[in-house]
Amino acid sequence: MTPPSAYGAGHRLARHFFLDKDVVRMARALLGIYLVSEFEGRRTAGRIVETEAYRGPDDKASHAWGGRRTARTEVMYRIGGTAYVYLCYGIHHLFNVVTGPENMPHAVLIRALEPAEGIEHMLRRRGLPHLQYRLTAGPGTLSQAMGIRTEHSGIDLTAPQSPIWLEARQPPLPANQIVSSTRIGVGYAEECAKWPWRFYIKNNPWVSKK
DNA sequence: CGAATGATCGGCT
DNA sequence: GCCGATCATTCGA
Repeated sequence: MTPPSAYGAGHRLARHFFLDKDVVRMARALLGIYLVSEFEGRRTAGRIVETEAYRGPDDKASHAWGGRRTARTEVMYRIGGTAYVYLCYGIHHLFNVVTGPENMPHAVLIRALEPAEGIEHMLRRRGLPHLQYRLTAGPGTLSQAMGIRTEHSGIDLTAPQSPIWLEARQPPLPANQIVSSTRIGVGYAEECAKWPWRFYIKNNPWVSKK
């Protein structure tokens, strides 16, 4: 896994981090990781505190359920470390990290961040006057705060020039700091709706819902 | 080509 | 707690 030398700000997570075939384990591993963006010199960063796993072909809640391949979902079949961003309810740009080897359409939805850098840029993008949980607690709000849009779908998060990337600034979280629950907003997915594939950091106030 | 549908959010009752 | 916003995507005719 990630060697100790990879910890610290300024070190982009490399390809091998994203290749675990178990997307549920990846959703846990992404907790505590920092999501960073830089557009036109404006850097923003936040610590991932909430995620959800979407497991390709056998998960009815996944856009790749049944092995569906469409123009939109094609990037889900790329190698782990690719960004998958799609528009939800015509308004919200939801950011996912594609995980696993090529042709395995697994993705982890990033649902909430604890703001860390560039909070003034985040506030401006969100149209908020001061720091509050509404800034980045929720998948649509965090994408807006970070400047992430559907046009970024398909970018390689591990590329040296990518405007969006991930950093491990601290060791992995101990298991007793992670809480799991059912995923949000997937009631239509029948039996898959019961799978406890939402994960969040225990007692963290930036988590989107109770 | 038309119609239905969201992996949500924020304002209002 | 309820509900409307708003549009790319998908599927069926």
